[in-house]
Amino acid sequence: MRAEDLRRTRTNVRANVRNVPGPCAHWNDEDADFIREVLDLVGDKWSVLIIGTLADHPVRYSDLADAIPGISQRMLTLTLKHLQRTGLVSRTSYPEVPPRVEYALTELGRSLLSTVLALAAWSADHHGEIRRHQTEYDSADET
Amino acid sequence: MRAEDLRRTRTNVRANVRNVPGPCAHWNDEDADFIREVLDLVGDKWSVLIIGTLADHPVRYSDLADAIPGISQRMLTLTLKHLQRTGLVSRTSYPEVPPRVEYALTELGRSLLSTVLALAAWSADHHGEIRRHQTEYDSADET
DNA sequence: CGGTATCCCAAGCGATACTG
DNA sequence: CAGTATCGCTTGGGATACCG
Repeated sequence: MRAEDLRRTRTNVRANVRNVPGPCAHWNDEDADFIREVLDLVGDKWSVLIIGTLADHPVRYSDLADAIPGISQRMLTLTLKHLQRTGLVSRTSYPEVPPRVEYALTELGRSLLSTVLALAAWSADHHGEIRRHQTEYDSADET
Repeated sequence: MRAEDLRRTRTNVRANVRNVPGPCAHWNDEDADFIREVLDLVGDKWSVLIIGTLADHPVRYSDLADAIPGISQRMLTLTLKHLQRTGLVSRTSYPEVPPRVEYALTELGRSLLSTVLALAAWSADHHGEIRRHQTEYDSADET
């Protein structure tokens, strides 16, 4: 795959948010751009799972595949490349037979992990409340 | 729109992550489910922008549309409904002419906002570093 | 073992037109 | 003003087969 392809995905989406008023109280439009980039990276189907799996120690490709059931080879490779390009994950290949490749969180990746853990904590904390609201909302219009 | 439709989207995706070993060091599979639900909700194109815009005070529908340039009516309505169903946003309609509808963050929504702000801060802090990694990565294979 | 390449369906989302 | 309905493009991502 070309680097060009990797650049196209997830990046040029924000083009249409540029050069506009900027109404949010907590961040300006440029900040909004940044956070959207991070959300695009981390908000996808597999990134967080991979980051979580790499949290404590390097993991090799096939072990990642086993550790994250349901992921396809395609998405594992693709997501790893995105994370690598962003500098969150490092790739080390050992010239052995059979070949061995290990992925690990970089310092940057670890710093993001702590933020993600905060989100995970929020999720766990308020999961029950969210469920309540959902069922309430759903039952409202079926009556 | 039926509640059924709202339930289908973003929810049943996690079906294939169920009942599996659970390899992550920082959360079990159930937690992973929760965080994926939150990421599905917040990781989309407009949710964070809306939450940020509602941060300080209630905003009416048309003002939201103006404040978030580029958003379509369809996505504004749809995203608001999702946020409302989750209990992050409240909707109040005033029976006047012309009609007025105000959206506001709930207590739950405010609690999420602080977590999101942490992510925004991380994004702003490490944006430069991320850019560096990206250009480095991209220039690597064009040589 | 650690990937790539291709095919294809479904979800996400914008544009446009219409309504109470 | 505050939505809803429909259409059609574009992206995400699974399945499968193949390669160094």
